[in-house]
Amino acid sequence: MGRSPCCEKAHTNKGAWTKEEDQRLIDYIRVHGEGCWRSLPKAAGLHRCGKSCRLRWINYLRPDLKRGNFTEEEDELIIKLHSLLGNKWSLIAGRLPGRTDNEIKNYWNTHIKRKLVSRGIDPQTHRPLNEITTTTTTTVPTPAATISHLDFSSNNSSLPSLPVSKLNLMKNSQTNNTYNYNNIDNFSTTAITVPTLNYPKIEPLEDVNCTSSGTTTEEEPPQQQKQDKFDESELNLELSIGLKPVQTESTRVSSANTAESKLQQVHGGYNQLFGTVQSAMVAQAVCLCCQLGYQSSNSTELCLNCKNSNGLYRYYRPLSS
DNA sequence: AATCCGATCAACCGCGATGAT
DNA sequence: GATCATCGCGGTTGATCGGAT
Repeated sequence: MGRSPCCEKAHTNKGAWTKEEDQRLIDYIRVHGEGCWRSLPKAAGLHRCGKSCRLRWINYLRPDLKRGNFTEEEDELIIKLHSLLGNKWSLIAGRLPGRTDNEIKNYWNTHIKRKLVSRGIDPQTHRPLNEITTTTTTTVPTPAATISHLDFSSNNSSLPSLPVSKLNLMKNSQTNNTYNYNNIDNFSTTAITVPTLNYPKIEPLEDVNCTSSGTTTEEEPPQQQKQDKFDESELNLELSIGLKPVQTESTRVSSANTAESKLQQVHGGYNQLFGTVQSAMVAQAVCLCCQLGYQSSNSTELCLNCKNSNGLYRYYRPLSS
């Protein structure tokens, strides 16, 4: 027997959402926050299944969505992230604030694929189209710089030290060691600078394949392959993020076996080697909904609206040093 | 004006992961 | 440990639109 349906199909609307439905969903989430998608439709008076509500909110109604065309910088970032992560659209979206996985996926299939093909590049392997792909090897991206945590413990903040994986850190395209994050005080991007680190050579792991297809040329010397990946990884890496120093059982379990966790496994060693970079980057995660008055603030907890769907915090306030 | 066709993107579907019991 | 409910992800579908014929 197959899986039971996620909701009762008979009395649910399907297809395009009406303005009235949108407004009901927005109003409900403003008051109650995200979550409990199963029960939300009934509570909000919507004849939709919870999945449909979640999708509509995440992909279309969320207030922080960036509408409009993708910029050239976003294009290039998507291409680089895809070369590292493959079709992990939610992970890619996590690195493009205001963009959704669905949007990026559609954009990839309709624009970027063609763009790469016109450049003579295979969109799946990110290698020249005329290359012969015969063997499967392992490639490991290398971080340009590794930062494991932002430390909020100073300044008496009750928020924990956040792993960089929780931040929407964007590497500044102009410099090698500057990262940006969303600053709630002025809705701008705040830059932080980290020391440039030199890494020892990294050996490929037998069981970690971080490429989408894993195919490379037979002729290419292994050392050359590694060098190529070093070059690619000028793109930062929040991908290089380490785990929190004190890990809970649940986070240990939930992070297992994902593409990001594989990257973490690879780069966690670097974090241990170089420790944390704290003094230059002290910021506090803040709740935008509380700031805007959508939600009452009664604790240091961030409301669900102010976390990305992938759990990343969206907004930060720099703490005075 | 009618039809065709490709491009776009919102929405759906199935499935794996995860958490609760 | 088994089962069930729920969530989130990635692939796919289908409605819509604009340009070409």
